Amino acid sequence: MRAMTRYLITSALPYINGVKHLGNLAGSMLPADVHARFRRAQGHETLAICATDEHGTPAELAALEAGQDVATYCAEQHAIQKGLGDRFALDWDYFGRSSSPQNRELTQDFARALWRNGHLEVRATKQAFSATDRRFLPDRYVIGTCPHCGYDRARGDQCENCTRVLDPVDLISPRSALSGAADIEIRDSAHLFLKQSEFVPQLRAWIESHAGDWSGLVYSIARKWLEEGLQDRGITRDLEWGVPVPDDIGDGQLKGKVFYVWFDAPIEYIGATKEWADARGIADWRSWWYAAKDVCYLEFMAKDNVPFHTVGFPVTIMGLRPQHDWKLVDRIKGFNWLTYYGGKFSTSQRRGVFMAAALEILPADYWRYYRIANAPEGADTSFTWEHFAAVVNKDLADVLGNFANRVTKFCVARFDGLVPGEGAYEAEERALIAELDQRIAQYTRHMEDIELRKAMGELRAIFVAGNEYLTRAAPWTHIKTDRARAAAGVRMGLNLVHLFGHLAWPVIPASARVIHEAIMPAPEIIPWPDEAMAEFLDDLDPGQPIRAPDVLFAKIADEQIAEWKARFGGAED
RNA sequence: GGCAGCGUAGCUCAGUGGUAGAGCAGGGGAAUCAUAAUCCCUUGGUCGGGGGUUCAAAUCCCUCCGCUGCUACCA
Repeated sequence: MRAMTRYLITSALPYINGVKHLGNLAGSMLPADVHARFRRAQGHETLAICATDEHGTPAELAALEAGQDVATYCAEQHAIQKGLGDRFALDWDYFGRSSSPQNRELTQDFARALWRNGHLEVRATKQAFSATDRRFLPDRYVIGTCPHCGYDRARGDQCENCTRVLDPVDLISPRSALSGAADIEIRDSAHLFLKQSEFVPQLRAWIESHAGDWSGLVYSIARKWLEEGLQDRGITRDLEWGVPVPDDIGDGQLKGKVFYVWFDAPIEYIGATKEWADARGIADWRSWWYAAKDVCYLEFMAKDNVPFHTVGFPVTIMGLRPQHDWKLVDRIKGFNWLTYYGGKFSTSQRRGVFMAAALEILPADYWRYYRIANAPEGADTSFTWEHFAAVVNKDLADVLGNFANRVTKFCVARFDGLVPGEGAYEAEERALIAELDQRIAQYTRHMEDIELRKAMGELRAIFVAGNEYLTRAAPWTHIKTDRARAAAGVRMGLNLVHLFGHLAWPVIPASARVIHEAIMPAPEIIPWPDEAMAEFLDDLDPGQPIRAPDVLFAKIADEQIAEWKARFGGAED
């Protein structure tokens, strides 16, 4: 067998501070899972990695609010997010933690190597310190009066009123956003900077080499950062919770500081791979990342993460060369925002639908299909209950579910639930086979290209082709006069149900399994059909028993929509 | 302010130079196996406004308007 490409797939790390909403799911975790399942179904060796991003100020504050120490808080939240991922059938090979010992070691090693290569520099900075809160405050946690427009609740990084970029030092009467205390001191603090500016030429060459294979969104964001002049970035912070800066970097000036979350979080993609290997006793994890010429590495993320994955992390990797050959990303799939009735999903305001609540309402596959079929690929996309219900009812319940139902029930009623062997495929069947060969090739291409909306459009068209065929074949009519002809139609119908189970598996794995098992037991990974349809659709053995599954997708009623809108808030704005 | 994305049928969106498209919703019909589910036909748009280039513009250029986001210490 020829050496196949291996697929390394990462999704942007969900932050630790609470249950994620549908936007987080739609923008990275879910599409990554669908693609990983697709590649596995094709028989490719695939490694899907995700983790919780646990460091940074918001984690410390969330723990404080929860009355827990930050380690306990993170451990708890990690378990919650892992559980929700499992229930959404996000089948990562490993769901790690950026606070793991593996990531700590890698992050420190990477930093040491960057330091040795002269890409890091210690610089004196001024940081806001709140005596009352007894901690350094990130810029945005210092609020005060904007020196430009006089807005009295301007944040230290930017004034929301006049949109000017600020420095906490600029604020008039600064105070802590946490306690409101005005005892803010500006203290000197040495920090480590990554000299990104030195990497502009090679970064530009690398980014431009991907002009053809990154989406316009990702490419233009990456270019923008280059064009605006890449600045060196501080990669350490004055916090308790994080990866400590090793003593051998910076001559002891960085004692007690930790790395900035955006330095260690991407490294956790590698760290989680090591966690996976350690947990499973796998020896060669490095071959996925190091000198990995046979690996195609894909990253999934929403647009806010793009700069860190097209600039920050690549500079880190480049800075380790030539001594080390860690893998740079090959392909980045970026998504726009999912909005809730046109407004922002908001964790703090509890606006929108969150993963745990979504599962209380409906099974994961409903959400998975809807979110992939309406992925925010080209533009921000609005979630509405009305649209969700319309799509689920039509595509899943009517077009797919009802098809499986009508075929299997008719077989049970008229052919004793056994695949009928009489009759032969004729012109009608040959036309269907030709159409499906084409459509499946197209569907496969869209999945390979990660054009999710187009892929789902094609998948739906395949389901529709089944319904169209059945109408033309009309076994319920022929059964009265020509049993053999009816039998051929039912046999084709059952083969189509079997096919649909295969094609739908990456998107709606649980339902696809039920569909598949109506016809025959399903393997763990339901393989992508790679044979010609003439063979695949003539595969079932005559006489083989099938069964009619229960209703696959219950329809969403208007009363439910009303109830959910009331519960979650809806079109009030 | 700067930058980016978006603006196409009632809704959600394809379409990046060659006679405006899909799905849903709406209208008409067929069928009765099925979750009243399916299938066929069909109504519907001065492609955000204005100007320009071109034999030809939704598509390229200029300008204006609107929405959303980013702007490097939230992640």
